[in-house]
Amino acid sequence: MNRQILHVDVNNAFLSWTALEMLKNGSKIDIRTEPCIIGGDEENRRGIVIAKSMKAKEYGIVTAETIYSAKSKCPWIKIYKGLKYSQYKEYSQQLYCLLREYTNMIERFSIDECFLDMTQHLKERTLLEIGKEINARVRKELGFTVNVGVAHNKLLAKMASDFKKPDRVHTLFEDEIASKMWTLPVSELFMLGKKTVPKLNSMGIHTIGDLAKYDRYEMIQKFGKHGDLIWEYANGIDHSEVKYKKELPKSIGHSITLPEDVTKIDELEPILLTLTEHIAFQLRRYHLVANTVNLQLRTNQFKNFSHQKKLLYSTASTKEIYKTAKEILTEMYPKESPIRLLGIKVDKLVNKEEEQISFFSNRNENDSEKLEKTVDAIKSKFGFYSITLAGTLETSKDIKLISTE
DNA sequence: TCTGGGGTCCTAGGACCC
DNA sequence: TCTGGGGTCCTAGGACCC
Repeated sequence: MNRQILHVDVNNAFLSWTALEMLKNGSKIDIRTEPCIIGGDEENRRGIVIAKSMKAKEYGIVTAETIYSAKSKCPWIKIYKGLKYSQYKEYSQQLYCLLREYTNMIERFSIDECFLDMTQHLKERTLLEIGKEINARVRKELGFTVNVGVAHNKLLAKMASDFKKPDRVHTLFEDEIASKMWTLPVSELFMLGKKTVPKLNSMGIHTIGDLAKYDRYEMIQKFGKHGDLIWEYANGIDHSEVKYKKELPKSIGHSITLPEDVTKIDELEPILLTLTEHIAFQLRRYHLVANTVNLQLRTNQFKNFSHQKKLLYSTASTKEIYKTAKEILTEMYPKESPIRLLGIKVDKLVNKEEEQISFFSNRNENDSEKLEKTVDAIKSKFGFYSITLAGTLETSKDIKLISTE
């Protein structure tokens, strides 16, 4: 039986939502109508394009390129600072609430994309009619625009919503694959990135159609599982479900590009503590405990490396995670190379209730855990920066979250 | 004033066991 | 007196997504 899937994708989400917020605050211009971008903070070395307007796109500006490069493509481009991430989440939530009127089988694929499984909800109206209604209602009621992809599986719905933009509804049914999808360059296929495309090109594969007709087993031989996946995608095959149930994260990480290269390990430590505080706070909010800690460094030569270590017992304690993180840092720290980025990630997360009680751990709640609970309560009420550990006081005010896509 | 940050999944190679 | 093979677990690195 055919499934009935919609993919809803906000057009230039971060730019549109910033535009709406500016208009709300009395701005006379709608930045959606000018060549402009939302840019990261260049002074702190985060100078990349976070979002672009349609006019900016006409100059060939792409997301994640440097602002420097965007300026070279369009010297008069206007650059705006983004909103707080929490403000974007509010706009995302408005969209979600509207979509919930149609079904509860919604997967929030990212802050600006949702899949809807409408299979159970088609009575009088067709899937296309519902897609059109959603598109019109979002524009009228929420003030921004979306593309809607209409298809019988997630992959085809996602490919469809990526066709002509903005504010459009496209179908991509099985009998349209050849005419609408196979003609596209292979780089347009979901899950084909900049490393694989040149390899395919050198094999004579230039369009999605070329890939679809290529020998499947040769693809598997050359690219393993990924080869099989992209071959299936090129043929419009995707059996994955709309994951509408809330899922717990499998890893939690936090990283920061430092405003200046750091050459002394003791300058990294307070920053590491601040980053650790963040991830441990999130762990506790999810009621999860971690089993491994992973540290990432990037040198000023843009060389990345990471090291991980298993925790002796699973924990969500800032103190315990930091202890291990510091050990890893000491082990991996390269004396010769100035550090540009520092990141920490916790992995192998399990439910606190299901955690393995280790022989080594004393699972009676100790004093530091009690303290952390109190600190968490204050953070939840008054904000993350309302209270910090003594060691992070200097750094925490410098490290501001700029979250983007 | 050149290159973010948060994720998921996969792979290759080494250690170790039988 | 030559160097198995299957399995699991772990780590580092990389591709891809938004």
